[in-house]
Amino acid sequence: MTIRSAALSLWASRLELRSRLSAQDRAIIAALPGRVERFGSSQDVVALGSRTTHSCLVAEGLVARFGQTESGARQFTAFYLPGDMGDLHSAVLPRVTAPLQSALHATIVFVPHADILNALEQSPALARAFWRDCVVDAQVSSQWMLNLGRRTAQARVAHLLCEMARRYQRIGGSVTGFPLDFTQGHLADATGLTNVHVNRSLRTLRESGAVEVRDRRVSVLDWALLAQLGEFDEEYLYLRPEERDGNENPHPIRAAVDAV
Amino acid sequence: MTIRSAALSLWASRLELRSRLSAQDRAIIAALPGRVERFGSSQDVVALGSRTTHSCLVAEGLVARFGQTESGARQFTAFYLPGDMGDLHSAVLPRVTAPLQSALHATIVFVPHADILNALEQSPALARAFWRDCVVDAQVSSQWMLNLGRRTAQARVAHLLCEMARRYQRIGGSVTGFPLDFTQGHLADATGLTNVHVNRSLRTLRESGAVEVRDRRVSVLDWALLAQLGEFDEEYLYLRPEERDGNENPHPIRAAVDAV
DNA sequence: CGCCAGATTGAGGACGCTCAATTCTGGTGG
DNA sequence: CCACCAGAATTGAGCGTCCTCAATCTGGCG
Repeated sequence: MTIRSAALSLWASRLELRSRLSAQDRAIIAALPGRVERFGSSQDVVALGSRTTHSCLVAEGLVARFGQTESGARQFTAFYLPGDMGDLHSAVLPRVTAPLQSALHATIVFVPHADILNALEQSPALARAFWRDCVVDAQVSSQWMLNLGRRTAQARVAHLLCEMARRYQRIGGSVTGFPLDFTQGHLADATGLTNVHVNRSLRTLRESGAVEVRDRRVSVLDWALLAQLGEFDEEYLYLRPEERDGNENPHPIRAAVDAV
Repeated sequence: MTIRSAALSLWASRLELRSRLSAQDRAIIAALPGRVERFGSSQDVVALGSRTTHSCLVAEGLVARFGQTESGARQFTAFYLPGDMGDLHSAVLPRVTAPLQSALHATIVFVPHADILNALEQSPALARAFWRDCVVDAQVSSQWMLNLGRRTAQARVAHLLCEMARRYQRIGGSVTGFPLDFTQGHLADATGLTNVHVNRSLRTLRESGAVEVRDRRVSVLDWALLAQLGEFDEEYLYLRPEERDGNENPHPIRAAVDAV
């Protein structure tokens, strides 16, 4: 199993959380070509201002999207784990408004837009699945905004850790322990805090017995407590496959009411 | 011209900023059915937890998407002006993760998902345009996150005002003066501040001679200054139609380099 | 005229920031 | 094996932005 096919397979499983794919759809995805590239610490994966011709699928490590103020302060706007297609949207809107950077290390599969566009022309179901994939990312963004604008430092950190826990769980991790391939500084840039204050928030969380972060790993000691401190409700992550067909089968009562 | 067709026309012109539409595509959009409904102050347009069967197109007024903490604090995550389809994405992902509410007043055209889905099945170009529309909203979200996480109160307010100015300009407003159909409290919930502090930030902005907000209207006195104070770079809004075909015509040099 | 929502202003407090020093860790070369 | 180093984590002290609470003012409306 090559790195490329492993990453594509992870991504396909992500798509299948929200869309039913035929065997042929899966075959199309598995056949997507891609150039593999490795990145070290804080390297540009997709630079600002460029116009891309490839979308980047994370195979290993962690990639972050970010924006920067004029004074240089950085704000992460999304994290991409293995199996996430960081800028699938660039296939339809190739101008780069927000750059992508590796955290500590990452392996990326660059998939040509031409092949992605070709895939969605072959299969309307895939086109739908791709769109949905972008929509889910947007809903995650909404939660991040709530986090940034209206939660205390401790809650922000706790919420982000909960999100990462669930997302790592999907790709084979455990909720009680998962890798955290970035520094407290990265955590700060994701939560709109400073590294110093993230450190203090983590200490508070540790002392409350909810979670422990050491050696690039997160150990969740009390999931219920952590989720409560972070006000975490995972609905927005759409990780429950049983609901993926809601669209094709609207709620009968609701539909009846609407028909009036 | 009915309210419905006026709103659909505004929306079509928004789509055409980023996608080339055929006469037939435009006809499909113009023919979309929709139930018109009026909303007063702070009313639910789309409630949390529901499963929608319609997407809502703003015809008049202002609609906001938001999230809430357990303590009840509210954070707006997007504003929708006339001509914006607030939850186009719900056509492919109908579960409501973040509710929509009118600000002071709004008129909405509810377009059935069935008709939207039918439209995109008839025209791949429309499918592409719809997807792009969602992607642009996501890029706006990125900027809001940067605003929330890393800018001072004054800059946050200035940035938001700049964004609103440009977006109103697109639909027939003037950059130097446009309506602001919401209170300082709404502005606070969009910038992650309190109404008190928004008031003070607005005062500072007024005293600096950049902008004045009175009687539900914004008067921009010095656009360059306001844009500078808000670190506003409008690239992310994708308001320049001349770039809409970038995807079909990738930059030749870049493409050549990539082919290696 | 009273009422109400919103805007405005004041005073005090707290959360998170800045600056800076120290410790810890893993990796590297002598 | 140890010294050394850079990056990261940790802790302390002081400060500032923004919040909280509260009062006053304004304009629209019944």
